[in-house]
Amino acid sequence: MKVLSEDFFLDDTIQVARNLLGKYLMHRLPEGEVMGKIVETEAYLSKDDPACHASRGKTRRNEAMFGPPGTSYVYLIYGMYYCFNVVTGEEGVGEAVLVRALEPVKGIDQMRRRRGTSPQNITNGPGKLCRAMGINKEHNGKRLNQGNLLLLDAEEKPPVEKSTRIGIKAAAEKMLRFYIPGNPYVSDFKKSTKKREVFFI
DNA sequence: GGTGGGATTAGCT
DNA sequence: GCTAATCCCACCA
Repeated sequence: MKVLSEDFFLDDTIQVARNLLGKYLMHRLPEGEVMGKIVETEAYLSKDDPACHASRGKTRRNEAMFGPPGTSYVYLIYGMYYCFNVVTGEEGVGEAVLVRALEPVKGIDQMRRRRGTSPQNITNGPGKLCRAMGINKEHNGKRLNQGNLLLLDAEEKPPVEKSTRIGIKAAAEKMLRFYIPGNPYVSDFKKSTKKREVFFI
């Protein structure tokens, strides 16, 4: 499998959020490779998006968001979970895509050991997938086309639905969440989400 | 089936 | 001091 190039991430952030669905995230660990298919993402934009961490300028925490496209942005949330993002668009603009859910593909036993829960619940949320994949603050600011943590291309062009983003108060009405409909690893698969609209890539 | 609270840390006001 | 792009468990129906 081929790694996704910088050009893939240089595109419009909403397009990248859609295009990442069906692609693969892989981590090479001493215990072996872990890999998952991306089934849910959210876009965070530089304009009119107060929910975006970059919206109030560059700080030590968010400076990775202002790096070149294809850089990872990993941060700690609620004091105990990490969230994994990919920087998108032109360097210095401060946009990114949050990866919210994966379908486990490889190293499932290892992921289950790290999460200690049922197979269905090991990677179906942004904090969960970081725990399962062994992603932490050491990965913040690293390029995702080289090193141990990689984003890999895939032929698949899955159907896509969009909805409002999850867990935010600011700009809560924006339709910037994208997911593969019917995939059981989507984070709110069992719940209902308002304002759904179906479209296909 | 659904809801409410606690865990735990860094960054902001 | 308060809040956050979260998760899990206890409890109720």
